[in-house]
Amino acid sequence: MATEHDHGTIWTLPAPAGRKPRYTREQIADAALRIADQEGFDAVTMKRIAAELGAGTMTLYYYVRNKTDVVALMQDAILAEALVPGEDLRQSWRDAMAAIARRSRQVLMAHPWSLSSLNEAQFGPNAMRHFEQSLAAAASTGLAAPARLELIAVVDDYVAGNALHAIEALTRAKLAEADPDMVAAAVSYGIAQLESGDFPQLSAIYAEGAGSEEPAGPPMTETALTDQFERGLLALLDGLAARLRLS
Amino acid sequence: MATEHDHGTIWTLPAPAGRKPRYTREQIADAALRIADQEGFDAVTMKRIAAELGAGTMTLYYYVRNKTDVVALMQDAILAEALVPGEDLRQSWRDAMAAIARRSRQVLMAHPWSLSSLNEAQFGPNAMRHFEQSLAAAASTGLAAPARLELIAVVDDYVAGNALHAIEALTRAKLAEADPDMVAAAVSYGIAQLESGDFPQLSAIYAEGAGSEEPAGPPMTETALTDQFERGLLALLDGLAARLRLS
DNA sequence: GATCTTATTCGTACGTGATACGAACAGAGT
DNA sequence: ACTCTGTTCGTATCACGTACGAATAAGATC
Repeated sequence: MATEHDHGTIWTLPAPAGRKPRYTREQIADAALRIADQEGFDAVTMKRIAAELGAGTMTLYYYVRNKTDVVALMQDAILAEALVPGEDLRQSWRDAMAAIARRSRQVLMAHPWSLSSLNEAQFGPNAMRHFEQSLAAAASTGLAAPARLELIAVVDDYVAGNALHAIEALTRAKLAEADPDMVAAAVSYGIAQLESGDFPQLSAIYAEGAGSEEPAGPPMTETALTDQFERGLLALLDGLAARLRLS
Repeated sequence: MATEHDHGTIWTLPAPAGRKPRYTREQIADAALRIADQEGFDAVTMKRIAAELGAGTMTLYYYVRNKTDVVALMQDAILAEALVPGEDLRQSWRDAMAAIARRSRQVLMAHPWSLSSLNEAQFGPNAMRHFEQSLAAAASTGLAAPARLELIAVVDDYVAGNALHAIEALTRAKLAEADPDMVAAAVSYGIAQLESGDFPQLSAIYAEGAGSEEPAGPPMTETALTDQFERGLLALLDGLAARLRLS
């Protein structure tokens, strides 16, 4: 009874194109994207988006059914950025997939909210293009379809997980430099825990790092994280190539 | 001016333990966890948690500073479930890390909200224990500390990403069986896109799958996803072992 | 045991967000 | 000029997080 016109995704619903709409879904998505990038995802509110467009809040509901539709639009807009230039796909499957992986990660990290706001992400047009590119990259493996899909999925898993963790790390680092007291508190708490004796491994690492200047933790700079990603990616591709008997 | 008592994480703030508090942070976390698992993360509201405990809404704020504290408590409670029995750590580094990875994934998937709700996740006591276990697993590699950390991080990336995607897939599958119309709409939309000719790879896959009974998409059952995870994990470990010159 | 202190509980109020509803407005076809 | 209905948006409702301060009661002091 509640949700009758609630069917499907925005992609299946025709956008208003009749007489003379003042806006388009693209404009809405762009406005939302702009706000998210500049002021954070939480700042993306229907009112704020409307204001950005110079429209009344409720006007947006003529173009979308609800806010999750807007988010879907945003997600898909991002995926457009994740597309690689066609030349990259004509390399070996390994280089092509690596190129896609690198670019995807870049885009994800450029929009930190993208991964944390993925309520059942819709499969929009740019998602299809992105997927098509991955298939093209994997085409030269000569693998059967299921294996090809699996290859893509596994690499995607790694990319998403790495982006997620990298975003977390960088966010934390940013917060930390804004509020040094917090770091101090966290560190002293950690040390106190270590002294319980329940963390021999951690204690060893901490003691080891005490000599050098490094803060004895995982790397926190963007380049360090990217280098780590790169090494992991290559290792993963190695392993997959071997298991799938690829050259 | 705004946030002066806002320092640090809950872990650094002492829990009320003076005269006779009627509740504990653990009870609050448990109640919240129960609600999240049964009714979804969105159902976890301060009022709802309080009701679950038979307390007034604002009572919670005596134990916690804000809702993100509650979420941090929930995250840490989950990590307790992710700890593996000690025996698992005394195997080869490969088996030990695989055991941790498998268990972590299980737990993440058992609480689908955990990954989508990670505003800068706090590093609580169980996070430390979890990390300690990973370090113990990686200890027998004989690698230097940085390499050990990287090994753990890369595997964790894959685990998180896979769990994320698996959760998405299963959620979508669940929604789909509840509303078959949506699937039909999505499929017809997809086919229409294919006919534009812009998706040769996808079209090929679709045509190939048209003969068999499979819906020509990525696997959607939990066991299929778990099997895929397993194969990817082994491949990743292969690749890492080779790159790090481990046996 | 009566009284006091303050730890602990919680009712009320405010600000914000999503969005249902329906009125106001305007462009196109007659 | 008039009508039809596509398009815009003001108002109202409900849910949420939480600031503030009042109400309550546990334990210390006498």
